[in-house]
Amino acid sequence: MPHAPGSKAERPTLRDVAKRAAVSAMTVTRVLRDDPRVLPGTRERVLAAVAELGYRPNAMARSLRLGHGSGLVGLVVTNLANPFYSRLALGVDSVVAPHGLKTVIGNTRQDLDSERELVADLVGRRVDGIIAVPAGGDQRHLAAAVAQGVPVVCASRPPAGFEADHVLVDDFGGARNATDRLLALGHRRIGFLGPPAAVYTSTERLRGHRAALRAAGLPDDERYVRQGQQDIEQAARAAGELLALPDPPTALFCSNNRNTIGAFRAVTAAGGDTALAGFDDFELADALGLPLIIQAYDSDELGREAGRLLVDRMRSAPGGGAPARRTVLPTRAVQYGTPRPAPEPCP
Amino acid sequence: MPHAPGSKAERPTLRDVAKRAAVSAMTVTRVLRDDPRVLPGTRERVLAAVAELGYRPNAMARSLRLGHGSGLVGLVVTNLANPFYSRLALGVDSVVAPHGLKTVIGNTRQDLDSERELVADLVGRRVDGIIAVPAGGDQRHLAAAVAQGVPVVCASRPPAGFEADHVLVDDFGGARNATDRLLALGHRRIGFLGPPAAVYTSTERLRGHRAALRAAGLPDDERYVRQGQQDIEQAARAAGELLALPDPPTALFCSNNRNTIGAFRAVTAAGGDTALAGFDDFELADALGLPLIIQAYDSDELGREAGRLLVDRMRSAPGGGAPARRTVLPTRAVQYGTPRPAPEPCP
DNA sequence: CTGTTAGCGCTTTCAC
DNA sequence: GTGAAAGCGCTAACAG
Repeated sequence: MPHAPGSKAERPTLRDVAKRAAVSAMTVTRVLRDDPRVLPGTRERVLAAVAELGYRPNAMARSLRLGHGSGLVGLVVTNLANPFYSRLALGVDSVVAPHGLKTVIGNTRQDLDSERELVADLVGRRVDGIIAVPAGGDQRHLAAAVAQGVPVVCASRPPAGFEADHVLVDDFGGARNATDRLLALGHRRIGFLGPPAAVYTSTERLRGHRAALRAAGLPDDERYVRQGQQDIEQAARAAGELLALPDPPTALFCSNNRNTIGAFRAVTAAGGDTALAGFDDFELADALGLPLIIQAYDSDELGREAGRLLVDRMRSAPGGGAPARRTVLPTRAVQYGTPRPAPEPCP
Repeated sequence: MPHAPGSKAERPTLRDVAKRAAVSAMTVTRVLRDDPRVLPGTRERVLAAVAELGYRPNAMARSLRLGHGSGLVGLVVTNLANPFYSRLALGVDSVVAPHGLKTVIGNTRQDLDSERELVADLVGRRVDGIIAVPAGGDQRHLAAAVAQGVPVVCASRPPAGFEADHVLVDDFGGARNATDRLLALGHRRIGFLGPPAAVYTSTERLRGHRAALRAAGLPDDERYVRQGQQDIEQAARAAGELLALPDPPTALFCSNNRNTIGAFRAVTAAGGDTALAGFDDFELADALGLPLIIQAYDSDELGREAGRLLVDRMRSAPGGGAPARRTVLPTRAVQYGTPRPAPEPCP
């Protein structure tokens, strides 16, 4: 069915359908909403008109009239290129889609201004809820969204300065466990690599790491801690620096997969036998030909749980009734390859 | 529904702001749209009221009144968990976001029904455009969207049965080049692994592979072709089958990264020295300790270009003026490790 | 400079 | 069983 060029390219409206079926707009609505009290004959005619015109109800107009949201869920993440976040997105979508909700992605590139703008835009679009991985400590824009009545769920990092449902990973416990495993292998000088301290997960994981060291009666040597690496190159450089210390660590604990991969590169390049442990599993981690202790967790599930919390919240009192809920996902340790013990077992 | 006294959960509207600032609704609009002809004093009052109420204009109502779309771009992909698609999504978003457009993701899980439903939903939401990686040969739902006046851009696969802008990768050329490289190493029995034949890219790449074989005067042995593998496990199994043939291939060409990784697993497990070539680059491809020829291309750029085509199209005649455009992205060959020549150079 | 009127596409309410 | 009127929140087009 070709369109006559130059004719009105306007999309058909309810009225167009009504006119074509020789009924009123109301009747068309009724047919579309499966109202039982329409004569079969009328229904037929209406459906025929709908098909002929290729009519699609305007969801915006409908939402406006009905007074509810747009049927959208805003997803605010820092970097969709990281498989971690795309998994999260997928998890969210898999839960909210069955409820007729679509997911709008917002990539903030770790930029707080972008995040603010994005959240304001989402609120303006009347999203039914927001799932966010807050980039920084300043979350007033999220607090504002909550104040405006938009349900917010924080994923991977907790809300700061306001109440909201959130899903976290057991960052502290997982990190402590990873470092404990290195300690059990006899390592006594263990380096730490991670993204900037402003990133909640990194700080928590560093806390866990330090707790393990302290429990083992080891000093907390600042020289072995490198925070701030956002990508693989930076991580490799930082790891290289640690390995070049006069008294280099015999093992490294990396608080996210970017840093683990960077450390892997540095260790490989140095040709040494530094042991590696990391947080976040990643594809091909088992194929690197280097032993690796990984604290893994299900990032899909992180998204799904965030989606569940959001849907629950949307359904309950819009006035923000129930108290905020928190879910903490466990991690599990995975050992790839044969563990590397410390080079010289302490006497 | 009892109305809670004092705590009206309703979001403030333009009128609320107007009332509070003691002006008319129109004036508030003008202030918000930066109309120069409002008295500074009035503007102040209005802005104050806006701030006090935390007012956010309702984008849906605005779009409805203005008669234009929702400011959304629909992105239809088969599997966001594949880094390829998340990169694509990121590329799209990076281009459309600066135009004030948000990206709505639609994950179809390779299901044609989901795709149909999704596209219909997006059209109903009055998205300003759709970027799709069509799952199958039946694309009538996309054709319908185009007929309704929604600009559609196909990414990675061409439109079938209708006209639309699209961005492709040089599947044929890249595949032929990869197989040529294996041939140059002396390989004469080369296996092919890929996703189902219904996937356009796979079929094109198989064509390229066969063209290279034919040009080298080699037979096109069906036993060496395995199509249908969607994930790494299936690919590993298929690769294992090829390697177990009485006269096994000495090299494998894999038409996407899932199959390359699967083949890598199988070759490693078999302990043989089968040579590998693949389409699509992937993280850590260089760290597998196995030589690998990869036809790489920029999946971000694929998304960006799709975004550009879409934005261009949206700006030009809404009546579908200009003829459909096509962009083909080049691939480049990357060699990881030292090439593996064929075991016994033909005499 | 500011206000009034009308209506985007849809649906609720109340007639017929 | 069906229709007419009114209005969701916003803004173009005209007053004033």
